[in-house]
Amino acid sequence: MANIPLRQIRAVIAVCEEGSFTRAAQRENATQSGISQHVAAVERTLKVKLFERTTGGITPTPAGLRYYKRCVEAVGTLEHAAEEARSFAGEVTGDLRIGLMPTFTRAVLAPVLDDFVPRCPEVRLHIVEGYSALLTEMVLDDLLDFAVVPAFEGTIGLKSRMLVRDREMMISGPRAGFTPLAPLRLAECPPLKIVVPGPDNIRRRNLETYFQAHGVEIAAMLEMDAMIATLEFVARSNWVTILPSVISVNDIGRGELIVNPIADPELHAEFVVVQPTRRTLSTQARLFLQRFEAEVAHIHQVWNRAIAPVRPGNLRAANS
Amino acid sequence: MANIPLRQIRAVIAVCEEGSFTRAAQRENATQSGISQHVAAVERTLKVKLFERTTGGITPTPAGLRYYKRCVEAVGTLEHAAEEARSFAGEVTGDLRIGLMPTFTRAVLAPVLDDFVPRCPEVRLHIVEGYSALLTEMVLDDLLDFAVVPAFEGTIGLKSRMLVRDREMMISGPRAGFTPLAPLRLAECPPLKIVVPGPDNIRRRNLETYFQAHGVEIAAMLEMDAMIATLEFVARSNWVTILPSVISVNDIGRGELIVNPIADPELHAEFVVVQPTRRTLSTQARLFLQRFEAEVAHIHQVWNRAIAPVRPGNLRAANS
DNA sequence: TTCGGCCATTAGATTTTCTAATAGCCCGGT
DNA sequence: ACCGGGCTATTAGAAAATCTAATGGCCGAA
Repeated sequence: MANIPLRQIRAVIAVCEEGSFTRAAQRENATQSGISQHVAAVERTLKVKLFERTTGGITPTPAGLRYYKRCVEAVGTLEHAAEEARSFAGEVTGDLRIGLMPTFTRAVLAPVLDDFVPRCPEVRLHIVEGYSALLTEMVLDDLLDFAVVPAFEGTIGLKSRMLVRDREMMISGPRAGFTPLAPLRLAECPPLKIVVPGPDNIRRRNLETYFQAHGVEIAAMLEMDAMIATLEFVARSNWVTILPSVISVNDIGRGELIVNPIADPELHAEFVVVQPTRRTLSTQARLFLQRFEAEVAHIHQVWNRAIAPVRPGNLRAANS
Repeated sequence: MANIPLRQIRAVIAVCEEGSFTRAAQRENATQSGISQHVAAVERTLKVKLFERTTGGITPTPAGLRYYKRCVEAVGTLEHAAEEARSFAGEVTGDLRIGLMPTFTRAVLAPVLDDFVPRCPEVRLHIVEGYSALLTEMVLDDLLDFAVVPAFEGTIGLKSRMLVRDREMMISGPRAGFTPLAPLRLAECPPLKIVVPGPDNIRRRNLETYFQAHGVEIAAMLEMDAMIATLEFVARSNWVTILPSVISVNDIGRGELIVNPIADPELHAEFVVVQPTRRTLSTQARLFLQRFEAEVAHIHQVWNRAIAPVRPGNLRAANS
């Protein structure tokens, strides 16, 4: 039975994920020749070729890919073992580096922290606000333990799981003329002047798909990846924007911004937790996400109470 | 994130399973002080106490037990990773050390080998025939990859899974006077002179429980843990014995031994695969067991065809 | 009180791991 | 055709880690 040191296994994982011995060496704070020797040792022990060497780097063989996946699983189990041992020993300590989009920092984060911080006083929180592309890159570079970003098709080196499915709302100011809280059928609205996220934002693609598929007329479009500025601008103009419900729960019933659920059909945004493949979520991360999901569920309940039920035939453009 | 070498993890597993640094050292071909240092290093890295030290050895803490279980899981995954990599690379090689009771070597093993050996020519088979206590001990001592033994309540250091559930048959010679293949209600038989296994055999306990619970009269009892001798003796006397159906499939329709299914109620024996906790079954082991289960199922089909169906009211002691 | 059996610690030998240096190969650009 | 860049493979030697031998301390049994 092969007895391969974890150091060698980590080298194999790094090579698989980086696609090159040289880049794996950089990531592992080792030298290219050290990594080469580790991988060669594993291949010698297993008597299996894990990588095809090419001039541009390496390509994992089918056996190599299978080995990589099992190794990642095992390393994850060991990290989980360490976290559990600490948790079982009665303490949750360490760093927690979280990436959140403005979607969540505006109305979800504060109540979550109100609860989390007293429960885990030994945890050192580091929260980065940013957009999904930046946050995803930081997770890949191991600068964040995890981030919550719009669901996407995944990438090697990252794993993700569904966290939030949220209803999209239209946000506007008084000058746009909409009735607060009334569900809106966008296709029946007059041509919209709308602020949307930049082209790198996955939600942008989803919004454009929805507009196209449901005959939503757009009079003008403005790209803005600045949440505060977007809301300020919308409040004082006849432009509108579309944002997830969790961001705008605090605007219900307050005059400056008008919030309308999008209906017939509804539009949803899905968000996932992404983390490096080679990591397992720490105890503190799992506790935080547990509380996060609970807060989102609470916000959904608030919205469900606030929105008037819509019956068939009763729906109309709210400002006709 | 803790980066604990596998060598240290193996030390923790060994200590947990042996209950002592000294015995763990013997098992790992190391010194007691080496093991002590490995465990201390893990505890230092995790900042968690895994073992309480006593003068009689060690006791795992709750955290230690959790850590142990996760580590065993991870090591199993790594072993599985190695096996899968080899399998994926197109070869199944290595040793396969199997423990089987006479229950299985007599009629199950040969057809299984007929199929397995040509399929896995690079596998070096080592088959040990023995009784369950010996085989279980050999598995614990890592002298066998696995054994198939009667189901029992388990022991630390071993894991097991159900493999075979088999109907028990009464075996006798012509002088006992039973009608071949007729289902028997033992309570209605004249007092039996019966050969049973020794007291360490789990099947012995099950048989005695059955006799007691169903009013089976025993005229005389003889202990014998020698399969060939038991069958020879039964064939030439009016004594009977009780054996699983898989052992006696080749006696159907052959004059020397008479086989009767036990009925109303039926009596079954259950057998499990046992293996060391710290091991995962190799690819060749899983292939072998796959074929083994298929052969047992085939034997059950042969028996189902051979036994006349019994309707209510039709059952009687076969030699009345 | 003595002895045996256990774990903890230290010192030094041995082994493993790592880096530096270099070679070889392939590919793209000039 | 030549050269430079980028990659992996290999070797040699330095550095670090691991291991054992020896010894001490503790506890319980005789």
